[in-house]
Amino acid sequence: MSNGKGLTSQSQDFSAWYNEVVQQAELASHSPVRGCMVIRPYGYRIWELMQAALDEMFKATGHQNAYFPLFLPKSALDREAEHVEGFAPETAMVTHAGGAVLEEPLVVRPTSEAIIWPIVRDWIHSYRDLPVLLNQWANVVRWEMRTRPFLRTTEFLWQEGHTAHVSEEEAEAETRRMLGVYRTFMEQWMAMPVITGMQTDTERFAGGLRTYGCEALMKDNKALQAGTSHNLGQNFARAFDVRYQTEEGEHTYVWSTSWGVSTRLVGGLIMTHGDDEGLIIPPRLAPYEVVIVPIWKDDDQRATVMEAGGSVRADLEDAGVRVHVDDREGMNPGSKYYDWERRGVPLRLEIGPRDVKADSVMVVRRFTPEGTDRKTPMPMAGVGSSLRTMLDGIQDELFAAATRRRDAATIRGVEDYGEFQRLIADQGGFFYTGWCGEGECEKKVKEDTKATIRVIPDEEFRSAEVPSLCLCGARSVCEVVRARAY
RNA sequence: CGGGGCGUGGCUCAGUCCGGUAGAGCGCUGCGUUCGGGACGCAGAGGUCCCCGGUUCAAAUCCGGGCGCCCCGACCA
Repeated sequence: MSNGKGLTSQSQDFSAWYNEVVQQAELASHSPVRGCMVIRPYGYRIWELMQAALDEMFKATGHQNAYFPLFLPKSALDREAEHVEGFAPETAMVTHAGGAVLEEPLVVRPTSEAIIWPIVRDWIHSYRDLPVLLNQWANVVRWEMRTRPFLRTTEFLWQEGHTAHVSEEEAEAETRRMLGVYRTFMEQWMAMPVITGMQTDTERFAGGLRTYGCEALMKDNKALQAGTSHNLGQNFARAFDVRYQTEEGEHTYVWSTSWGVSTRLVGGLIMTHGDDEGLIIPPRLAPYEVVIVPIWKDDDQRATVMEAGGSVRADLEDAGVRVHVDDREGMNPGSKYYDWERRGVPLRLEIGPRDVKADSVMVVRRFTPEGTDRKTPMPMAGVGSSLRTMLDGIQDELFAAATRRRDAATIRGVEDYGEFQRLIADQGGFFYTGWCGEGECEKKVKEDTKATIRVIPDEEFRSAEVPSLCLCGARSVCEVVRARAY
């Protein structure tokens, strides 16, 4: 990879392919500290576009942004027994500061429940103060054993929603509503199909009541948990004494929720759409939806071509398209083609003297499903709206292709354990099976096959007929989706 | 925390076994020729060889100690 030309193929070594794409597309690089990554401008722009879309959706559902501190007193984290137990192994702690040993160590937030609720409790007095609908964009730290760029890093960026409600029903509705927001975002912006549903007890958020999640299937047929939404019940309200006065004058605990998605989504995006040529970014999240590559031989041609490129750019910008003109000198067009293909830009426009003369541009697609032409000439007039339409089409095609791929790797109704073990080892993918409801059984299957229960699917994803038997042979109580996961 | 690998110019690495003037390719800078799918010529810049100690006339290389990172597994968004 020394010259940046080759890329390990996905079939040869998916993990190597992933690392090389991250590096070559200039999404991120390693930092001096183990497990931490530098998000480079091109990668950060993708995250910014994700943030912008999500933030708008949060605001539209009535949430307000706020910011709570990075540090929390260790004693605060300790307040909720299960919560502290769940996060203790992966917390980083500050014991020294200002040249002295601190009286009380500070925990670097692994999540912010323990700092938010002791503060927000003072904002809540009456049922009239509810619901409280907060969100914060922040970094968190979880000391993980094994890290991978975007998918699992020691420090990562995310948003965490935190809400408080008057009733369990309202909290549950909020939990489900935000799961729906995530699903919409993943499908419509990321073009990444997901299965939503409830997590089993082993995957439940430490200290929460119920956890729901969005599960996506990557191109190597491994599952990725792309977002989670937790109904926390009254556990945190009790731990942090968050109460309100009801209409009837009683004092009672609030019902709270939390929900989050992280920079992990960038990893999901890479592994949902990328191919052996590199990254493929859906238009809605592409830093550049269109890159213009001007072609010239001499200064006269350069001037002509750049002028045409400039007006095409203006036309595209007017049509609301993010566009970039690659006017780098001393690099020939072919090199630029490869460069932008590796970076996943949906459309490339080639504009040379011949095109200017013909009043047209050459449009080249990054993503070409069966039956589509890679290159097509297009009249320069009206190029803005033509390409806007084309980009919208590509967005849909990517989602359709990803959904087809996911469905092709989905197997339903397996009851025989031997067959399951064979299939999961040979091809991976999503397996809809029965489950007896026992944690011990879930654990054994994981030990045998590395496959976990990703989710108890919501009704719309369930099979017409739920298998009557669990893999262990016992009667199943529900259908679950199993997979090997990141 | 186990197992493996690695630390040498911005990047990928050779050189280490067998001590003797620090190298290659790519990238970078300048000039010129190129430019419709990964260009070429000429000139040039760029290094505490991870750190500390030891052996030696002499250490990237040998010895001792340390640190760090990556990859593969057990835990996790």
